[in-house]
Amino acid sequence: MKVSQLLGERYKERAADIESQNLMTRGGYMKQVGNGIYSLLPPATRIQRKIERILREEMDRIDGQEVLFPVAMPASLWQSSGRWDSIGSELLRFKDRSGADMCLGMTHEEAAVHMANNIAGTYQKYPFMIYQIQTKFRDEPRARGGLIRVREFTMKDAYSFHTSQEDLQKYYERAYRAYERIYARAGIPEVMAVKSDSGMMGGKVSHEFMLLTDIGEDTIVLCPECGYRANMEAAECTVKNEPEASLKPLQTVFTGAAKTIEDVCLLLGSTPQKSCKAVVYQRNVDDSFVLIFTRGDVEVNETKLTNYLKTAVHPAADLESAHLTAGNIGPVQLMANATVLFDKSLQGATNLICGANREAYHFTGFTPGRDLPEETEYIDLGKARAGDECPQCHRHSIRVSRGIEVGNIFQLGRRYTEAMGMTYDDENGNRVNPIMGCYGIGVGRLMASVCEAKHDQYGPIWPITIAPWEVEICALRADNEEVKAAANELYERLSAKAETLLDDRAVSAGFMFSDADLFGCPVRVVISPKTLARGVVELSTRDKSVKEDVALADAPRRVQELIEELKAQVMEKVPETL
RNA sequence: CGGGGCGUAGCGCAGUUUGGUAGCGCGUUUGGUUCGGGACCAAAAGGUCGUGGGUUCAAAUCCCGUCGCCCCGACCA
Repeated sequence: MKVSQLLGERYKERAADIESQNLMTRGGYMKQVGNGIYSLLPPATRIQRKIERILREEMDRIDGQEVLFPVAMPASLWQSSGRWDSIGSELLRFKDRSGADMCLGMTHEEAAVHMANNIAGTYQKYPFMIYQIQTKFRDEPRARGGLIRVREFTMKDAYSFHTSQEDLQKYYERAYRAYERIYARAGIPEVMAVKSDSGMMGGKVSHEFMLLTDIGEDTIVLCPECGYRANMEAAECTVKNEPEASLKPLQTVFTGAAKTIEDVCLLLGSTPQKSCKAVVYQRNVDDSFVLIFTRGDVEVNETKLTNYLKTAVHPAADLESAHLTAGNIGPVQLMANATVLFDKSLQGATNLICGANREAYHFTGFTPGRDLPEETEYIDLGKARAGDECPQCHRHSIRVSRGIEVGNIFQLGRRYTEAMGMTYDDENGNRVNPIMGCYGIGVGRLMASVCEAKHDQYGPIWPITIAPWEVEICALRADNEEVKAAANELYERLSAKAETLLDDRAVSAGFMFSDADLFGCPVRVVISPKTLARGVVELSTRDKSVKEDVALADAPRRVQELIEELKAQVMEKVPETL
């Protein structure tokens, strides 16, 4: 490809909050069409094709069979699993010309079961996995961050079917390994799997593959000592209470206008750790109240709460209708019209400050083990925090980081096959529902994540395996006949061996180099009147690890060598297939 | 869905408070001089001021509606 013919412009200045978005917009990779909707220009399309190729190879390697599900589906398919009603406005619904309800696919469990149903009626067909690479539409309430979070995107989604939990687990391990290979091959081996909450997908075991970066939307809890990793939504809160010998009596104290934990503690010379905090939510379905007591320094993890209640909640709006005194809510002498829950952080705590359920008063000396009924249940509803004890190795080494979810794998179980009546005949002639797993990777998000992880101030540094072109020739002074001829000849020779981009424009060196930085090709060849006078070209890598002069005649061979070296560097980090 | 901001040339923006003939920088085209990290000179092209209505002699500017985009929150396989 010649830059003079390439569609798309590079821009000098463009501001975006996220560096990958900034660089990919400036570099002419993509153009926004609407909120969370993008067109990809040739460079990004080439990257996308290469990522898709890696995905296909790795899915085929674990015995996947590529298929294609529809984008637009009739409501009846989604009604058959119950998700037509359980999923909110994220599912884009519309009517066809006859007035029938339709939707755009945001994930394809239903379509996968529909496809596999009746054609896998005997245990002898199992296990099998089908996958597709296709457009999804999710009507996100808020798209952001360029390709990181969009409404329409290309996704590789895979669905496996099994006759036993053991078989699913075995396959799950293989898929896990395939994912590690995919990220390593895409040039970001640092992606790590974390245990996660499975959300709307249902199922028990699931992992999210995370790229740690400050711009990530997910929060990850990890222990550098033992390797424990979990999504904040799934991470155990491990705060413990030191036993105290002397228990003080429960005592009412006047606290006046002090309402917040901080104010009350300041007033009484205590700390949040020695207090008990009330957090109030309402169930989305009927606005009924849920009251959670935690230790003052522990935050409520809403995902855990939602999972425990099996229904979504929102922070409470109007406390008075639940007979609650905002700022003075406490677990003793409580007359609330609400579900009351106690967080594990209160277990074993002693001599706490808590609300007295009266305007301007609090209690001191609250000891849950003594002052609450014996049958009180303590539930893990708290958020893990940096410095907490690791639930695995028990050192106080927990760290909290931000991350981008670049893929996930779930053990779905029978949720969909049961709901949709998919069965097979087992060895004994019994009709049973198969067990499913599902495995997703967003292609555009992966591309943007690589850019996020691999760039400098001038542009992306694409790994050789997904770079839009492997090598770019910068022909300085392309108006010079000698340069032009030499560059064209080199271009012809290189093109036979590598994906080559030739910048043949008669623009200044700075302009050309800046564009080349934005293209991010791993290998660069500079040819100019100066280099030609010495009979050489300048050869360098985008990551600056190599910079050398090579005789013009040797350039194609040396470029090819460099490309092979760069590929080998990537492949070194790729684990063996399971 | 709640709060805030913004829609003016391909891109980035000024002009709006106080109504009076549409501006700047970058980019683009042409000619010339330069040219190894976003050069310079000269000339030129390019805009229904998001959109609909209203007020007015006169609206980018004031009023009402509407659409779109961005940010914060709610939400999220």
